[in-house]
Amino acid sequence: MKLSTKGRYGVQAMFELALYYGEGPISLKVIAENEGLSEHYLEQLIAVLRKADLVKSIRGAQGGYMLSAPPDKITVGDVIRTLEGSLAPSDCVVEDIPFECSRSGGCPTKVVLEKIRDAINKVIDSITLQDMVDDYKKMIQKNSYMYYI
Amino acid sequence: MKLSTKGRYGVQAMFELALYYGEGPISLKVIAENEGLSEHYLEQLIAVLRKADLVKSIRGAQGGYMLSAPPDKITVGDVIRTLEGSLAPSDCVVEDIPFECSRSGGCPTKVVLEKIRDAINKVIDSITLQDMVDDYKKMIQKNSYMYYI
DNA sequence: TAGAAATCCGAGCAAAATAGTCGGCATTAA
DNA sequence: TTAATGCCGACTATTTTGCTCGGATTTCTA
Repeated sequence: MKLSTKGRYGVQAMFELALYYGEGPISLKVIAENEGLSEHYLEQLIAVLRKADLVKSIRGAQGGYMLSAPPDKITVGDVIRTLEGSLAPSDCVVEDIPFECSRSGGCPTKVVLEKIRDAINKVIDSITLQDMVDDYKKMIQKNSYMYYI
Repeated sequence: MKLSTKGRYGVQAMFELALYYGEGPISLKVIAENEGLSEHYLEQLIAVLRKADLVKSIRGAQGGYMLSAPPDKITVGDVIRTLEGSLAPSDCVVEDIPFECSRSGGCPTKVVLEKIRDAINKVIDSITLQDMVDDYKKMIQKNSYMYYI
């Protein structure tokens, strides 16, 4: 039940964009360096986010990426689902288009899986990028006496 | 973020054992048939559950498996974690022994991952096999007018 | 106008995980 | 004694993951 790196790196990258929201485009190079990720790999992920209209790009020198909406309008769920698809723990409980197993109607395991799915969705849909930025800034202040990477 | 079949089949098998708890050993063949699973594959999974002392086995003809504790003492979390390991969505937030990434202290993504982890754990640790059995029996009654597989 | 800095695009690929299958031995009830 | 059943280890095909690589295109800036 691990999130793949797609989802995790995607959230990390979107957090960076949220941090610099309103300050013009940020290049992939900067994002990758700040978060310690492969630039080439991030490229693939951000292409998906761009097609889903979560980020905008500006080509050419001094170009880069920016959020296409304010950080408080984009949730972690938007990002993760765009990159990983539904977070349903099984195909039989994917929202709207569940793959029907033979005993779909009366399967007690399905009930369990639905509860897991709903719990995950509730969490990721309730956290916005702005929440992450706020948390981060609060933490930096709190720990300003120590050396932070 | 899918549960592998290990976890799902494991829960299905344990549900079967819960359904027949107190009625002597149930053979893998029966479990596999009832749930529509491969008997050989289930064998591997139940071996893990046996080593974790969640089920007991009786060898030889008329042998089989049974829960080693009453269904209300075994949670879905016990079963899934035994078969899949921690349900933390990333290695950096595995309970007790997280794999430390470079920015572990101040990583805002980690906070998100911890919340997902906790939400999942809360759900699976709150559902016992007895709960599944109760749900199932209630549902059968409710739908007794229709033909159920 | 040249060149550097970016994004964009598609192909390829090694390693790991997944989801099993298969064959045979050991045990025990009938 | 035989059939039913659990126990065990090896093997494997397929899919997913997590990238890398090369090059084309766009655009800012000097």
